[in-house]
Amino acid sequence: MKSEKISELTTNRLSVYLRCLNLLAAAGVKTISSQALADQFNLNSAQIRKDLAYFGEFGVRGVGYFVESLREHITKILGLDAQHRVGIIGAGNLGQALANYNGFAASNFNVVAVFDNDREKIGRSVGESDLIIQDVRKIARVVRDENIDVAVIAVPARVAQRVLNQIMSAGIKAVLNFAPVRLHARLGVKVKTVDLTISLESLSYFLARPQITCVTNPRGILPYEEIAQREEREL
Amino acid sequence: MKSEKISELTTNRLSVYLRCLNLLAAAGVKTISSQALADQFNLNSAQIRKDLAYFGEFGVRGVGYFVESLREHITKILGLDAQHRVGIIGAGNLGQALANYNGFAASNFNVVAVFDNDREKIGRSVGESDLIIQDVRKIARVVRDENIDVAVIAVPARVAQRVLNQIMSAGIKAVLNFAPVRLHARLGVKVKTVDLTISLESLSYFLARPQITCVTNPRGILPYEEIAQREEREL
DNA sequence: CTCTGTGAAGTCATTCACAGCG
DNA sequence: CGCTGTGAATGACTTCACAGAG
Repeated sequence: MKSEKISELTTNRLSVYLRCLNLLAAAGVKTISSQALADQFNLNSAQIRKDLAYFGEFGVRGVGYFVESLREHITKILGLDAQHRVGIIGAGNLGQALANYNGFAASNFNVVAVFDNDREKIGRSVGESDLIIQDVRKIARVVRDENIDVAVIAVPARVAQRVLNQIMSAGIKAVLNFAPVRLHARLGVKVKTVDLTISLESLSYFLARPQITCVTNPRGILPYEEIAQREEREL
Repeated sequence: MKSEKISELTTNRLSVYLRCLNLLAAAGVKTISSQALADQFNLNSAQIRKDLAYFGEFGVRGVGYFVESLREHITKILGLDAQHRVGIIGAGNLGQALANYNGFAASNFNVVAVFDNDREKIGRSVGESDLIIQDVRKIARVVRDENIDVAVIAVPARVAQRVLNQIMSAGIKAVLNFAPVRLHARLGVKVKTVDLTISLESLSYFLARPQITCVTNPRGILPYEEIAQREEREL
């Protein structure tokens, strides 16, 4: 156990490990070695041991890690034992989709408010949920009354910085930003940007290159694992 | 100009530069130095010069870069001069929101098809658009007929790998995945995953330890800067 | 003997610093 | 001069490899 600064790459991997451990626990698996865990996501086992060692000595030599116990440790490390209350700013397509997104709840995040500045939208409910779209000018009060600690920015790029400023004034310290701009945050405020434009353009770059990968794969088809091609009904 | 392998970190930054250059061009700015560009996103100017130098010598010593010319170069490098045709698999909240998302068009991506396996949804249109939700079993034919070259996976995690397998069989080489799982792709297929769970849990980690707020982000996201706190009305 | 925890080595990315062109 | 392009230096992250615990 050390008290260095932890890289975000490490904490991101902890999320991945946790997800896997939850599945293993549900499947009744009791212990798992770093090697077995690493095989699940083609990672190096030393990486996993190092990531975990930043936070304590959770393993047992000769055995591995106890699934249930490690699961609890990582949950606590990531702060997922506490509830988080989320406010979404921007009730456009994306904002409303996120308000109904189930993935939040799985990590103990509850969407408790949705805001917009469009008079047409204010007062309406979000999809089939019982969330009512509120006036964005009331953010500060709602943040206080509802104990919101996480904000999601789902507004057009040109107004995202202004929205962030308001959110920061309201005392919010953690922000998930979907607007494709680099936002300037005050110290002590964490902004995590999900930039779909960059992701798309990265795919475009890939498509624009003649595939070097085929050189290593002369026979054309060589999957990492056998691909079942049966018709699939379920989505 | 070299012909090394280019890191994805570099191409991601090219997207950022391009966005900025588009704004500069619209504002009538003719030239810009790497330093001035770097200031826009608190990056190091040498980084920008290096990123660009991988692809050619675009600058003029003593002057900087010509905005319009550099804009065209990067557009071409990223393959954004060619149209891309996108199919979205999964017409849930997220899939439908993405189908209506304007950000695609800005990068020359056109959403031309949306698929689902739910009989209730098939045949209906997506929001107010003229896209009709199609049966997921027809993916292969639609991909061919519509010349789709990019797929978006917006289905639950447990079926994402099966969907990817179908997509790959249909010959698609570039995939944007929103399901929170690590997918196994065949060689020559690029999968870019946007994992909201990881982003959220990373915020949770941050909130769980206010004392480490000053930790610098490893791979260059934003530092501090004074923030205007004026009340803002507009969203 | 197995598997963790960890220093040391290796790999990759960013920043420095300066020669040299316009 | 000012600013690019780039080798050399630094820093960050990953992997190796092994001592030592169980």
